[in-house]
Amino acid sequence: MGVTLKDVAERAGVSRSAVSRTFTDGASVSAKTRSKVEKAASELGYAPNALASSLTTGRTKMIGLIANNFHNPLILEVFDLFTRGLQDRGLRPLLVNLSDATDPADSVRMLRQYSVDGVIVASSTLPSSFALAFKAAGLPVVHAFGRYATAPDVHVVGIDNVACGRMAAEALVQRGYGRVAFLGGPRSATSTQDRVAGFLGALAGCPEVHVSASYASAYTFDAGRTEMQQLLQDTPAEAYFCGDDLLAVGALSAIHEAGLSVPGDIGLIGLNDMEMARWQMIGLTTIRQPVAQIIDAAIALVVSTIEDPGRPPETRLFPCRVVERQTLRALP
Amino acid sequence: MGVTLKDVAERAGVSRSAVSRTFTDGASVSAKTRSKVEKAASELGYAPNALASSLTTGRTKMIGLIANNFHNPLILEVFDLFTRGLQDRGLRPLLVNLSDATDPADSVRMLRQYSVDGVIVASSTLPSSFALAFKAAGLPVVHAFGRYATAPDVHVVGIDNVACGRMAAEALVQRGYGRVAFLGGPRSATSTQDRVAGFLGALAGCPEVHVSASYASAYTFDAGRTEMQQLLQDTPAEAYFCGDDLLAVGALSAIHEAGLSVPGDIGLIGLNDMEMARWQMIGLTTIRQPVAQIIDAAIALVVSTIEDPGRPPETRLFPCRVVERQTLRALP
DNA sequence: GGCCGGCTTGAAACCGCTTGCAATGACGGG
DNA sequence: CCCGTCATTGCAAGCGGTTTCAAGCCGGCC
Repeated sequence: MGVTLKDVAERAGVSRSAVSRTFTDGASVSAKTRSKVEKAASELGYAPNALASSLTTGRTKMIGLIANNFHNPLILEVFDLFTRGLQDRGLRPLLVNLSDATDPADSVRMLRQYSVDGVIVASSTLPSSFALAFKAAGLPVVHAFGRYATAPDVHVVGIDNVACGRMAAEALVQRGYGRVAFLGGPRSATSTQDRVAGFLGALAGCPEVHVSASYASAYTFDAGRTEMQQLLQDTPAEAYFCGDDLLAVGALSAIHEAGLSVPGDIGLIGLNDMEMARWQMIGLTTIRQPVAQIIDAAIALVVSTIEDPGRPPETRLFPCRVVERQTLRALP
Repeated sequence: MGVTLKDVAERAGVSRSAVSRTFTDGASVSAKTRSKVEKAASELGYAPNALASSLTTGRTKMIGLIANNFHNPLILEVFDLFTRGLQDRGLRPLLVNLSDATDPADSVRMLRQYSVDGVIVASSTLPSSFALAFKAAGLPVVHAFGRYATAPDVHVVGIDNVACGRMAAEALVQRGYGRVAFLGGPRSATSTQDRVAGFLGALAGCPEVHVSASYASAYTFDAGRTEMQQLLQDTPAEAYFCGDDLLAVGALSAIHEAGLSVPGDIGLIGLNDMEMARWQMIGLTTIRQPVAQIIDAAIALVVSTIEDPGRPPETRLFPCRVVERQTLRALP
């Protein structure tokens, strides 16, 4: 069940080198040998062993794809785009799930053992130290959805979370909300930190707006719901900027359950524009991340870093925009 | 940037074989050499090249994971469980996205080139010919969420879709619905065919119940919504069994938009119990697939088939159950 | 006709690791 | 004290490819 180079060579009556050459482009083979080899190969159903060739070429064409929250619907889009994008370039994704807090060092070792050509970390909650560990191991790495840095240590592709916070603040102010709040994910996530910073920063110039902040324990529906239930015990704000659509939907649920209406009693704006946000019974006003662009850039960046390992770390940020639906009151 | 067996051997002052043996368990090495080798290895930061060893052992410990609908939230659960399950057994998933109808032969070739040890096809919409192609290529393969067969050609793990159709029918009859209908996914999917067969079959014995069927163009929110909008033009049934939760949510949306209520005017029961089904603003009554069990069994099956390639094809089905929420009227 | 240069080709070394085999050495029993 | 046994070890031959190198071949030119 394994037809090899040698088999093809024998059947075609040529040397193994000849066969190898007809399958590596840019190598010098005469049309005649090539056709002999191709005939033999197709008769035998030969396909070169990619792993064996990786031994000498040093390229496996495999890219490690690392994610840690498999429960956020956004990751669906991410996986779809990543796998397709990689496949289009003849690369294969080796998937790593960091859900259960495994030791980062383990995954680094594992990916080195499998000699992936590069690594893409797709997470807005992992610290940058994580991507750095790959870089330290000599692997080209891109942190997608990572934190912006003026002097980055590794490639970062994503959005400007501070600007998103500002954008949310503006959206709320423009609609005349006077008491607003941030409802974020875990404080430890850089995305949370940046979003709240942008949000508060933008509102620092509006003394007439009252602002507060609280944090859910995770980027999940339940956490968002629980947190909003808490908030409803007290005097809630007029509108909330939720650090993630899942949180927003959880909050929405809590508000409905409390017999209040959105946006009548409370306004809500999320972040991500996950697929479900447009479902009519949700109709979440949110800030859209340009996922496709981010992923495309991440792949492009990892590929060019594989080709030129010396390439200095780079940050690529893509603009977000507010998607207006039905959880904020209309603009005046 | 690649420390090899040889480097470790030299530093430890032993032969390459000795080093190799200390890293393969079950090999005979004295405690003394072992410790020398381990010391040298850790000093050098050595990790054996899994791909190189696969050349001689014939095992890569990589499993191909094939999916074709990256937009159904259920796949999130599937990916999470699969990656974790594989990681727990020291295996790695090589992900293949079949979204864009690529030639099956291509993926077979690709997975053979990468010498995966086995393949898991996770899809309820792919024809079984697909899994068969892998088998024909000599690869151990399990079709998860595939169609039940008494004399299967490949391993199948999943649910009894016919029984699910029956279960849905019973749920509707028990609640006294007199005009019911099936709202399925694409006719070409075996899962659709089986579900409708079970549904209609169960109702064949109830002449007092009026039953009909229609099919959405895909397993998506939009398709479900569009199909329900069509149905609402005419006289809709009292309750629908939707072949997938996504369809059900789309239908739910269409019904709301038409100013009707669920379950007041129309009842809805879905299938899958995707994560969003329990969101309060959806509250979908549905039939739950035991995804975790299915995936666990799929992994177990592929692993044992790798160990014993002669193992005859097997079918493992797991029972589903109705999850009662708020889209069907209460039991009398 | 002879010579030069370029395109093809095969032999052989190597990529990093495993493993069969034979040699070595330690150890216990007779 | 000698010998057989057995665990340990190193050598060397692969695993399935790629690639360097030198040799072979061809046509074209003088």
